[in-house]
Amino acid sequence: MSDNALKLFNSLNRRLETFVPVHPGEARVYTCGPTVYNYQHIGNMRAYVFADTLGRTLQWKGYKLTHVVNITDVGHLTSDADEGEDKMERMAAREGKSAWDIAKFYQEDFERDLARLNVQPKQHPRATEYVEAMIEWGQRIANKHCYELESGLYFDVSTIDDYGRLARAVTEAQDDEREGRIETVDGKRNAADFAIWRKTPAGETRQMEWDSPWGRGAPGWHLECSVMGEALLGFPFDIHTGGIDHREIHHPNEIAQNQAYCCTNGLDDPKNSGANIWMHNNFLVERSGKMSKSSGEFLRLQLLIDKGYHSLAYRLMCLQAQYRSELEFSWEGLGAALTRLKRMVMAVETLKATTKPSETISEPEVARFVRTFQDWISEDLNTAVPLTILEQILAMKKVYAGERLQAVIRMDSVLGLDLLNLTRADLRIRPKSAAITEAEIEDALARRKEARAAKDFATSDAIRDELIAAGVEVMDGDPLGWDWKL
RNA sequence: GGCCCGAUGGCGGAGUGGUUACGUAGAGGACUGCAAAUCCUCGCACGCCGGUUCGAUUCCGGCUCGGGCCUCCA
Repeated sequence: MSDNALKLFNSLNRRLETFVPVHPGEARVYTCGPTVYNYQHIGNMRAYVFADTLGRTLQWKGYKLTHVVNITDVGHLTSDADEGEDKMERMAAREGKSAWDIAKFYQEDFERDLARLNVQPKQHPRATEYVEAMIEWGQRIANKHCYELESGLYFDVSTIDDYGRLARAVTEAQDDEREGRIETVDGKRNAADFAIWRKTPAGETRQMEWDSPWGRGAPGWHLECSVMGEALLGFPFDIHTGGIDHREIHHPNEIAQNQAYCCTNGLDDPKNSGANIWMHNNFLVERSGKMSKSSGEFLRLQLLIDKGYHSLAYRLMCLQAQYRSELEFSWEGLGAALTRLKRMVMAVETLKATTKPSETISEPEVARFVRTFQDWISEDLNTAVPLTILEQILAMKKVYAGERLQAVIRMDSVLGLDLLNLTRADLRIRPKSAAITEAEIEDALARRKEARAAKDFATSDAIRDELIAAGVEVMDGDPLGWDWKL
């Protein structure tokens, strides 16, 4: 294990904390996963790139990692906190499929995107597999912390002393004058109270519903993370991550449930939040406004690929910024990341062609780079500076090749850019809009080669102009020969 | 109304009490028939006004502007 400590920003106290594992030598991480009622947009994916980088860093530090990313295949509502249609059911109705099919389809799409971003495999428990456990959980906390209404079982947030600590929210218990904008459900004791169980309205039937002590219905969506986190990682586990929007509602509610659960069982300190460190990544933003699935068209990874951008260019784009900063998305920015990635990959290919990685790193100059890399990563996962260190390693010419390659291997194990396997050719992605085929390009290039050999530059330049017009860039001095012009 | 962020070169984005990363774009050079790709080199910025300080982009206060959350959302 490395000698320099890993410092992480804990949203609970808004401070940098030194990571100390609950179980020596182990790291257990829970990441709030997607609701699989639709495609994920690239902003969603930033959260998983971040979580993956965290996981990789923990492994680099020598911890045995257990990482859970849940799949929410039931439970979210479309509108306000306690009423309205279920997202799954609505999408099922719209697409004429069953809710179960919808969930399966979008989970698979999500996992495909994770793989494209070189996110390491993780455990993906589905909420529907834990409904029984959720009911048990509800039963344990019901007496002391919940009350039943016509619409379901609700959690009374006033039964928790420091509800909303994570969000730094002012609850109505502290401020009755608050201008609450949460839709009121008749009978709710506090505006912030949330559903543990949602009863199916009388006379209706849902595709996804279960029997419970509070009637037939479905679990509230905050419950699943508490239950799966406890079931798979045990309380307390080390780190809980999610998007920054979860810091205000979902995670405070999850924490309240955890505290209620631990308290009821007398197992642990009532202040127990379930996880020691809560981390939140900031949003990917776009000039035209926040990314939103409700806006109809939204940016997804497949669209980037269709336009000719390799998915790992997006990962690199994420890595160029600190996870707690908002990141501005633009096609220009994505293009910049792609160009950068191409140059890095070419440099690694050259290195691989000339040497094999050394077993150890002993050259002081190389070792210093690796150490500096680790120092920056250890400071709350700063990946922007480490990228530049990696590039400095690549730019060192003709010395310590084997050790530099070893350094690249180690650094990329954290960055996850797949630099050792990726080739420059892999990064040449055919845009969907391209009107010319690869065979036609090769043919044109062959004709051009002939013309050049005959010193018929008028013809060769004319062919090149045609290719440029077709969106193809000719690169004579490059082993690849040509690339798509984006 | 409440809570909370941010403001760095054309764009993106680190970081720092004193010499201001880096990427990309741009400029120059090498290479090329010419380009492109690649490599090398170089310019270009710290919102405004005060304060603290020998010295502030960095710390403090105010202002302006922008953004987020409080409602499903990574």
